[in-house]
Amino acid sequence: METRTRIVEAALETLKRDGFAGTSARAIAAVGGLNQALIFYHFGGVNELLLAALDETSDRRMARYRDVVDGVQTLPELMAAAAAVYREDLESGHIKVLAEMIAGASSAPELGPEIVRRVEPWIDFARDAIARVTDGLPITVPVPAEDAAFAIVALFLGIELLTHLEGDTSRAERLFDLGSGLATMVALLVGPATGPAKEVN
Amino acid sequence: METRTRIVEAALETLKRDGFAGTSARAIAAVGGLNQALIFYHFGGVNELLLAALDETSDRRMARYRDVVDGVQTLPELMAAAAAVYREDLESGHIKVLAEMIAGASSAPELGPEIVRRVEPWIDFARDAIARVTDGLPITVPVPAEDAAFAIVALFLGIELLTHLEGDTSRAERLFDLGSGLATMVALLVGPATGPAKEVN
DNA sequence: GTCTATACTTGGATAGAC
DNA sequence: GTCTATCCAAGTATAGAC
Repeated sequence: METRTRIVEAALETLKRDGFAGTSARAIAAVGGLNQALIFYHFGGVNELLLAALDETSDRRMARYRDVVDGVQTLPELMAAAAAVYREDLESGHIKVLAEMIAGASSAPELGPEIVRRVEPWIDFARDAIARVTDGLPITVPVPAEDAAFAIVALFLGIELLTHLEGDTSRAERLFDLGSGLATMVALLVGPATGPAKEVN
Repeated sequence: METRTRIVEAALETLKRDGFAGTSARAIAAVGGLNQALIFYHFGGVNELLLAALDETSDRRMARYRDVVDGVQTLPELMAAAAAVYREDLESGHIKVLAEMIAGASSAPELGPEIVRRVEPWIDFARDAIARVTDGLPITVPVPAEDAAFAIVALFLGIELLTHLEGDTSRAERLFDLGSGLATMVALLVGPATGPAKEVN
């Protein structure tokens, strides 16, 4: 395994375990069994490494989200897909890393714009997915996809913060079950023809 | 102004501006124009001070939320009230402080349980407010107040993270306008008699 | 209760040997 | 490209004068 990769993996691991405030060059090196000087040789500094790590997890998860979500055409399917991938995220720690980086940006303002650039694709992705399934509905949804997408990303970040704080995923799980149930309900009410309610009709 | 109070205010100010990672004893002292040693004399350590600061902002905001929300009986009123107080929060920075403390807890595990104890009252408060207005509706809402409350608190935290990151409150504003509109719609649809739709009926 | 001084630790960063 | 050694800045914490 290449050194650059090992450093990035160690950085991700440290961000997940110790948060932004606990992710020092020395801590990362210890986690990865690496020499601390390598971080500066390969990345120039800790913040640059953290951005590279964010890129890595973001790309990885985005590919996975596309796999799961791109085929989806109905609201209940989208909810089910979102719940499934988010469960993976809680384990993979991707959103934890994102949340820590966003919170940490306050102490290193130069990170702000860089992180913004890495968050926007996620809001765009959510917007497109939402637009796709709501376009399929026989009614006009009174929530612009753009706003719904912002809310969903915010909600995911907040759930991650609370779930990790409480060390308990049960509330998040219940929320996703609830969402799936609601989406199915909505689909049944407004447009059985395009939803999974096809069997019912 | 008493020293303890000045230290707490400086700690809040620093948390808002520089985040958890940037909130050192020295930084707090500089912000408050205080001697750094006073923090240890009065609070024993930085983390203890931060918890005291969280108590302070939490108590202050909780009193305000109670003022605004306790009289509310309908869903649209609750949405309007929530939007109004949350706008204050974005300015007062209360939720910013909370989000930073939660994110920072990963680097100081002993903070975790203490912060949990300070977050729970907010979920309970939201649950009670939601339960009150949904009990007034003529239909049974398919979302347990407990789950809705968890989602709302998570959403607030996430919106704060994104809003502060982007340095732009417009998306949050639009979301609250949207929420108010939706709540009014729901009230009109399911139960004009108990909502502000009284005039319409 | 407050300030100065200081001890000690941790973190970012680099020079230079290998 | 990697490791050792090291410098310097920043952080926590305390002792002791005032």
